[in-house]
Amino acid sequence: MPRSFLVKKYFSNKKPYYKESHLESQTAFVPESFPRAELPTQHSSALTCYPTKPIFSSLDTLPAPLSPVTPVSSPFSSSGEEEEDGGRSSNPSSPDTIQHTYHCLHCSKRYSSLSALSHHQLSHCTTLQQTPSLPTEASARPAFHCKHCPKEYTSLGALKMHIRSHTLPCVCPTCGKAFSRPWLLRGHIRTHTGERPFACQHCNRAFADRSNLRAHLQTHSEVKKYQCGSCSRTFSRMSLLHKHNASGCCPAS
DNA sequence: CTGGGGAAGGGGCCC
DNA sequence: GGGGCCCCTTCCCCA
Repeated sequence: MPRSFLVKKYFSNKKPYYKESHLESQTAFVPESFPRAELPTQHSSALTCYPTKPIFSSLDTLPAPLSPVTPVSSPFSSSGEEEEDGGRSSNPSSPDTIQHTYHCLHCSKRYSSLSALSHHQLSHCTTLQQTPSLPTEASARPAFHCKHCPKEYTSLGALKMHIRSHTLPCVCPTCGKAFSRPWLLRGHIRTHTGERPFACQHCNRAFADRSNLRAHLQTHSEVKKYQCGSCSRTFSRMSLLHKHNASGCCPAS
């Protein structure tokens, strides 16, 4: 079953590309084999971006980054577009190679900065993907199609946001893992720093993620949030309820 | 096998 | 319109 109810349902027959196992299968995810980024060539325009502002105060406590990262010109806000495997997952551009030119995959134009290329490539996406399905019939709303998957959106903003899940422009400076949004990267970096800002008031546990704290709080509750419709048993997580149902407690449901 | 923790994903909302 | 944050959800792993 695909993670979540989102885009990847179209690929339910295979592992989602962003799965960590998939990422690790490509990179081993160990410092020695840390995926040095590729040159942004025509075959692999690994578009990556690094924080241009110190959003992670805890970065100062990072245990010796694997390599010093020179921030490139593209901030998080620069939602780029690239080839399918380009900057995806943990195969980002090497910070050591950022001085190279960036090629557009669609028209072979060259750009000296990542942000410029990202901006340019996005124009390809919006024009190429929107035009074929402009409303000509009953539909009064334009459809913005993602070129990477069958997903479509009714607004360009939504499409741009979605495209980030393909381009993964936010790269961890410590391990090189790529994420679609800055706050995802922020949460990931906590796995490096050990920062756990969300503390449980009932015990001494702390969590790096608020949602995980919320799930944990359920364990302190006698009556859990998720209840089986048949046996009235409650569970702290929906996934546990689903497991419970799948195990046969509620064959009718 | 079950429950819980950790990590990560996207949509929605607000500024 | 874009960015940040919140929320919900899922999957993997481990005890």
